Amino acid sequence: MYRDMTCGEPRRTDTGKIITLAGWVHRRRDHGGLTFIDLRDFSGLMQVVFNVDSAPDAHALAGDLRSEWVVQVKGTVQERRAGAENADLPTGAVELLVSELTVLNQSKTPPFEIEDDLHVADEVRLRYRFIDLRRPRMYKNLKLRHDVIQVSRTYMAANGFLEIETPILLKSTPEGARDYVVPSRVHPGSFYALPQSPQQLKQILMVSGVDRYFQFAHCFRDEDLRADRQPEHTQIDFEMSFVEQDDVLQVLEELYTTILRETRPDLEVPTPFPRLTYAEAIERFGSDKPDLRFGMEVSRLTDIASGSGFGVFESVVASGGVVRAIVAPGCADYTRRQTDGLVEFVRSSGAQGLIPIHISESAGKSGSLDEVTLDDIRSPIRNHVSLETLKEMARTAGAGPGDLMLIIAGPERVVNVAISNLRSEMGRRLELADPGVFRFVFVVDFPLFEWDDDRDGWAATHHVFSSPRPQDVELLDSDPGAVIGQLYDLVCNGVELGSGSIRIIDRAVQEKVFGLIGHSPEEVAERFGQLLRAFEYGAPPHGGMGLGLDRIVMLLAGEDNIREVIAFPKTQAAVDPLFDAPAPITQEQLDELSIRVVDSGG
RNA sequence: GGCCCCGUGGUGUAGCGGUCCAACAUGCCGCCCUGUCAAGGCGGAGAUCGGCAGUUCGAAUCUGCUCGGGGUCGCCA
Repeated sequence: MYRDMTCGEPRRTDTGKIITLAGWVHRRRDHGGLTFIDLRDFSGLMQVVFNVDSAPDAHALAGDLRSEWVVQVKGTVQERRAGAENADLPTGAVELLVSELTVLNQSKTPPFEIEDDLHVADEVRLRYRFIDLRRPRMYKNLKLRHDVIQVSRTYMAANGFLEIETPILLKSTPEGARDYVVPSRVHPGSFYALPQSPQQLKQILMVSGVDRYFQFAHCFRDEDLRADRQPEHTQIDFEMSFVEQDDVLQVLEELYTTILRETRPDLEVPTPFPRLTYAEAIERFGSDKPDLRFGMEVSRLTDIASGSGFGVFESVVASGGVVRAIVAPGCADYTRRQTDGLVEFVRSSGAQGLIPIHISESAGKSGSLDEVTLDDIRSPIRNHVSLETLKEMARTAGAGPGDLMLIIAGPERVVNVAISNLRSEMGRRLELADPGVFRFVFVVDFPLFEWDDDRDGWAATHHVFSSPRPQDVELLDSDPGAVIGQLYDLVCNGVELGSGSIRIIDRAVQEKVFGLIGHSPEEVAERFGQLLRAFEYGAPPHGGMGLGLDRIVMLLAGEDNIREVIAFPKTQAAVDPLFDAPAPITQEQLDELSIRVVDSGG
């Protein structure tokens, strides 16, 4: 062993011990005859002292040390002089008086410093990820991720779930996301596809009688990246036999409360997790993943707007659009500059624009709208809409004197995206969401199908094996859009953590679903043949869930980007700057795979 | 594919038509220093301003294209 202790371990009780430590030179403070080194490893910092009087050789050598050199030091743990303790360090009561110094490895000057409060471009951090990860904050995130995995595994195993690995090299199921594909050498012209999730595999395992399966599954999707999306991510994936929706939700609630209790006991987690139907979530928050830590619910002004006299509103309503609003409490004094910023914000969310209505605080000392006059209102639509209509809008939205109404008009989907993003943004700006609370919510009763304009047909909201509610099976024939599925999402603080469903095991229902989505029997056989074949041999009722591990760790770590909790993530262009992946392969490799690369002409 | 923001010594920023062969902080190098812990003092090196093409008497600064990074809409069953 190169060491007797880690750098973060020595305490006052170790005083007098002769020990050897090893680590990285974090910082050097050279006072001439006396030199201090902060020695760092994963566990913390230890101050080591080189004194020219007590160890002249070591002291001389210490003068050569530079940041990030790897060294081994032997010496005596001693209490620091009175007044020289460092209360900021766990090891701050002691220091190591060095007798011997060994340089284990030298280091180039690092491209950036090892400190938590860092502002370095992501690309530089990723190119030098090995240095980036030396930052205590990054180590802490890696450790937290480890802890979440351990806690989850322990919980799942204790509850009868069997951890089973499934193939990474599998088959393309050309639906949903784009596949990452891998060419087969043995079968020229054929390709494996990396799984977007182990969906069919875990269902087959249920048919196999496994009863309960789980896995930390790597999932691959060749789609554009976001702050919360990487081309490969990890899911806590599970499936259970002989269960109904409530059984699955109960496991979820227990799993997440356990994770929270074990990893962040300081956080408040209201239980039981409330349930919100999809319809209610959209109506109240414009989103199926609302942050329930604050109110600011979205109201609907469509009816009032239709006869308001304001052309934009009227034409939007006439063309089937909606008008929705939120109220920013106490923001009536927002400047033009501030509201322009909000307009810009909603445009970046896809909306055409944003109509603010300021209701002066000085209006109506009673705090009601009754005494509000036109003079109290500031808005671009002030001169187009009657005072009564403006008041009616305010009343419906729940705005009063001192408040700022923010109104968005347009097609329902566009408005919902923009208004819910705006709600989140205002929540952030006004600091309405308590960061110490994790407010989980189950969003349930999703429609089974949604209309796909591109394909001009129905598409599965979740996936094709998700079951309708028993009472909605008849609607498959008469009104597919009204069919509610046994679909559920777990949402926390505005982040979608995962979704799942009870699966279809009834052959007739399954065929209707395929028919509605427009899959031909040939397509069905090609994509889902293996699962359907399995289902012919006795499939138990079952259901499950896929949960984003990266996202929950991100939330627990207090980060706002999953790259911070993934050891080696990719940039927005799906590049790994450390390995420079992806990269061309050699002609020999291409030949072996029977692949010819066509110059794209770029 | 669309939109927005960013790109200046190693790192992070300032400069936004001439006063900039570019400023500040930090890091780096050298010397001094026995109680520091973001050590301190003194001295020094280091960027032709992402790339290309334009506009202009003159471009880090304006325009176009392009490359890279970030955010987002679409997309992500």
